[in-house]
Parts: sequence; structure tokens; C-alpha cells
Amino acid sequence: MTAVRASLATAQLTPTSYLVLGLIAREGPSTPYDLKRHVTATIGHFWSFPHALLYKEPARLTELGLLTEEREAGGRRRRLFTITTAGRQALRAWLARPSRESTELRDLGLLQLFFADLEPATARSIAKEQLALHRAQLAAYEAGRTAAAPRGSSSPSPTIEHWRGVTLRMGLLYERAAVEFWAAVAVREDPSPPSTRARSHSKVSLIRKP
Amino acid sequence: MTAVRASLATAQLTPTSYLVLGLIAREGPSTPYDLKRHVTATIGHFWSFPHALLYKEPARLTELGLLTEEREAGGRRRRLFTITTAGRQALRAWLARPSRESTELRDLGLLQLFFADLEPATARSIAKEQLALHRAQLAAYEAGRTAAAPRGSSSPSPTIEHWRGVTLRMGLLYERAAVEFWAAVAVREDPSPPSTRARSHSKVSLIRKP
DNA sequence: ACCGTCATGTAATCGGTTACATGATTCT
DNA sequence: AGAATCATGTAACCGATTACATGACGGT
Repeated sequence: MTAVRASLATAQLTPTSYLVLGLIAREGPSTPYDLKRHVTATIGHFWSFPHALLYKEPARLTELGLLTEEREAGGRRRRLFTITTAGRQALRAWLARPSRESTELRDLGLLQLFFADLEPATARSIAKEQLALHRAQLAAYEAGRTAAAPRGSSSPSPTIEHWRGVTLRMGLLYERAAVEFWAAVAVREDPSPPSTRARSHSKVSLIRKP
Repeated sequence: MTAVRASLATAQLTPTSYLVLGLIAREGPSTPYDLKRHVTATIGHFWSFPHALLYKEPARLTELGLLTEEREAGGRRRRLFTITTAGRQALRAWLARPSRESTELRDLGLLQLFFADLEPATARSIAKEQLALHRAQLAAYEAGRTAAAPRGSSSPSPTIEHWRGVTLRMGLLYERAAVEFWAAVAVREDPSPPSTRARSHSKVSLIRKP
């Protein structure tokens, strides 16, 4: 009965669950370390899944009957997980169900900027720091993209390069947006042109209010 | 001693902690509900902080000595939290410390797309769904932005409108990127032009592999 | 007076994060 | 052979999410 409830509780699968299910469905039987490597090379660039998760999640899914596990006898005693029919079904069901939740965009730099007026002097430094970071990330994506898309690669089925491409394309667009944003902030907060135009708001420290 | 350790453990403050500290530092003594409303109107659009968090976190911060709490005697028995000197200090320290962690971009639609080849028919429907969602969100931001920026508002200090503007500007840029991305995906996956150009990869279901 | 929504809070569960730990490989 | 890094895993804590619950307020 516990098993029944568990196997029916499709609703309680997390994004991590579907990531694991999807990877194993596509790549075939995998060890947690396989998952880790694949994730690092693709979606992990902007959605982090700590490796401990990728070791724990397959165990959960196995309990739910969505995966099976076999363990190497000797050597590293690796765990190899295989997807079951139920697992494929859960995955299909999820793919067919539209996701209406909106994107979580969690950025510490943005949070800092949100409070930057509390210490006006830091607004610029935050912007410059973030600008540098996002420019670097953008460059990394662009380098990876040109390297990843070998013209006329006649590989019959999608390779990991393909998936790098798919996921990184969005990352690329996001980083472009981020660079644009932080560049604008940096300019706006730059005190170098002491123009007569009034600032949008006073620059006194607001951190202590009466 | 526990208290000492706790108050020194600045490192273990989470983004939520700084959000709460920052809001109370800027807006003055606040109830959890005040926090909730403010967050909903601003950063909550793309970084969700469930209201239960905003009730629990102030209590934690109070234990750490970063806030003080006073409770209404009668009526709704609201809890009013005020920031302490230590709290302001922790906030300042955080603002001065650059955040090097990169953005978390958690999007269920992207995750689905990542596995869309497992069910080729769904790739397009996912793209269309996401495109509609992001267009709607983009429209909402743009509507909010024009409404929120009253020319020549001579308010002496930044109002909540100002902060809506600051946070939503990034949201706006992100949504533009997202719309661009999903539009491209939708076009690429659209089978309407049955051109002779070979597809980048075969469209057979990969969900069962030998 | 009633009803719906706003406002306010608590409890329990559980996933995610951090920290720890150690056996294989590879390089010098 | 030793060092460094890769590979592999476990354990524990704790924050975040979900669910539950109820009192105040405004409108009809």
C-alpha cells in the first residue's frame, strides 16, 4: 500500500526527479557520476544541481519504482540505474503537462542592487562587479558555442554537443540581457559626468532612518 | 556562548536573511505582512519568497540579535520587527562583499525542452506554451513600467514605485530574452515548411532505446 | 448578518546544501 | 613513490515549501 501510494504520487516529483529520469531515459543506464558530468556540461551552467543530489535522487526514484538499481560487485561498486516502464510513463506525462510556473531568476547581485541605495557608494561597485562577471560568462558561452557546433557534423542522433547547444542558447541570451542591464546600471550610477540634471533620487545614506 | 557563536555566524545568513534585513532597514519597522506585500510588488516577480518564509525568517534574525521584536497587545497581535545596529552592520558588510555566485535560472519549460526530443511532438507545444506565458509576463511588466514611472514625480526619497522600477527592469530584459528564445524554438520546431533541408536530427522517438 | 477575501500565523515534512571521507587514477 | 586530482559516496543539518488554520474587515 505504501508502494501504491508512492507510485501514484507522480505529483510530488521535483524538477530534480525529472532531470534524472530524463537523462537516464535518453542516455541509457547511468551512474550518478554520469549524471553529474552530463549536468555539469549542460543545464548545470545556470541551474545548479549539487552532486550529492544526483546521488540521492536516483535512490528515491528507485523506491518509487521508476528506476532499478544494480551495483557493481567489485572495484568501485558503482551504482547503475536503469529506467523502468513506470519511469518512462511518468516522464512522458510530465512532458505533456504544460508548466505554468514562471521562471525563478535568483541573482545575488540583483538582490544587492535592490538595496544599494542603503550604501550609495556600493551601487557602482556592485554594477561593475556584476558586469565583469556576466561578460566573462557570456564570453565563455560564446566560446563554447562556436566550438560545440561543428558544421556538418553528421552524427545520426543528438550528441551531448547538441544538448550543450540547446541549453546554452538560453544561457547566452540571458547573459546578453544581464550584460545590457548591468551596463546600464553602471552608467547610470557613474558619477563622472557631474551634470546639472538632477539625480532621480538623493544620494544620502538611507541606512539609518529616524 | 551560543549567542556569541550565533551572532558571529554572519556567513550563514541566506539571501532571505538579507532580503528581510534590507527591507526593514529601508522601510523601517515592519510586520511580516509588510514584508510580504513589498516583496510581492517588487522582487517577488522573479524570485519567489513564500510568505511563510517572511514570517519565520525575522524570528531567526531576532535570535541572532539582528532584529528586535515587539508584539501588539490586542487586536491582531502583529509582530513588529526593528533592525538593530548589529543588523545594519551585517547588511552593510554583505553589500560591500561582491557576490561571485552566478545566477540561478530555474525554468521548468527549459527543463522540458531539454528532454523534448524524447517526445518530439511535444517540443512545439512546449515552445508555444512558454512563448505565450513569457509574452504575457512581458506585457505585464511593460504595463507596470509605464504606469509606475510618473514623469516628474518629485518625491524626495525613493518610493516603492522606484523599487518596482529597479527590479522590474531586469525582469523585463529577461522576459524579452525569453520571448526571443522561445519564438526561435517554436519556429525551428514548426513542421509547416516541409523543406528539403535536412533536420538537424531525426525525429523518431528516442524514449525507448535498446 | 453573512460571505468572501484579506491578513496573520503555525506545524510538519522533505529536498537541498554543506561537510566529511575515502578509494582510484594519473602525473611528475 | 608521492602528490594531486578524479571519482564516488554518506550523513546531518536546516531552510524552504506545503498544508493547515483562524481572526479581522469590507461590502451587500
